[in-house]
Order: sequence, then C-alpha cells, then structure tokens
Amino acid sequence: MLSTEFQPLQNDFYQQPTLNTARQLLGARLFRILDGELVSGRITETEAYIGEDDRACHAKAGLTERTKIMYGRAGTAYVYFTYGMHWMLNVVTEAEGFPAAVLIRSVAIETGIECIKARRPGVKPSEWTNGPAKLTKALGIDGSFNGIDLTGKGNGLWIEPGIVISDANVTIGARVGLYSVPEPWKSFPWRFLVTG
DNA sequence: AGCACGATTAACT
DNA sequence: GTTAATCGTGCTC
Repeated sequence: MLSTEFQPLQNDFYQQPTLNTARQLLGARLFRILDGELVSGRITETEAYIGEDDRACHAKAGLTERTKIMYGRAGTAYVYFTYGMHWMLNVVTEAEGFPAAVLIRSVAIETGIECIKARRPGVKPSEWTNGPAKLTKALGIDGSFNGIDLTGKGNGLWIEPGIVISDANVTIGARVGLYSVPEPWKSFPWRFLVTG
C-alpha cells in the first residue's frame, strides 16, 4: 500500500549543496511501482558529482545533449547508460543552470521482496541492489526515466524521507570507479556509505 | 564517419 | 586479481 506518512522529498531538499543532499539521502527511501506492486528500499550509498570543474562529472563536457538534464531542475532524475550495458540512477541537485547530481549507488530492499525475487532469479538477496547498475536492473529503471520528476509519485519512482543515519554509522571516502580521473577530483571524499 | 572510453558487473584464474 | 561484455556519447578527422 502507498505510504501516507510521508510525501516525496521536494525541490528544496535537492537544491541544497550537493554534498548535503548526498549525505542526507542516506536512510531515505526509494520507492518504485513495479508490475503494479510497491517496491521500496533504504538508500545506503551515494556519491556527489558537482559542476563542470569536477573532472569526474559528466558535466565536465559542458552543456550537451546528454548532460543538459544535470543543468535542469533539482529533483529530476538523470539516468545514463554506460559500459555498453548498465543504467545509472542519479538525482539532479542545486540551482537550475548549475550541473550537479547525486548517484544512488546502493539500496537495501524493504518492501516488494517477492517482486524483486522474481526479477532477479538466482541472485542472492544481499546482491540484489548493492551496486548502481544492480539496483536499476532490479527496479526496472532505464533510459526512459531520464528527465522525469522524482518529487511526485506520478512516474512510479520517487524518494521519501526515511530514517536518520548518525555520523557514527556513515563512512565517507573517495568516489568509486574513477580510473582516468585526475587528482584532486579522484580523491575528493564525495562518497557516502552506511556502515554498522 | 570513425574512435576511445566509461560514475560496472559477473565470471573467470 | 584480471578481464570480457557492449554501445551511447563526445571528440577528432
């Protein structure tokens, strides 16, 4: 059933500095209506990508057909394809005109377990959504979600407030998978992970 | 028109 | 620890 306790996180939440949004998304709940069922999970890992100067951010290429979403309204989904096979889910942050986003890297499924089990046969529950491409596959998120509004429930994908994660349970470190990104961007502590 | 590369994953040795 | 899979994007010719 649909949650009535909370409403989706709104534009003002995503307009904060990207690092704040990335940190505060830990513990928030990602919702998806999939095959008519409500599936949700707690966000347990995020990364921030901030501005044209960030050599790890796609917006380093400037305003292009691909990156224009990141220049748009905070709270919009930026979904892109990489490695020839994987979709990644991001939320656009900060003011319109400034390109930044938070990559959702991992969630812990809480509801809709049977639905996910059917979609990921033979995969261990702990491996269902513990990676950015795994979670998009498990939740049926692809390029058709690029540019949708995540601040309402109309598109079957949104984020609600969840539990507050204390600093004692958060590990902050360098972003993952940045092989050819130069320093200092490669080592910026812009990854937020729930531990303990 | 062609090319190098990638915010990853699974399946190897 | 290493590597293949696989194709959209952005850059160069």
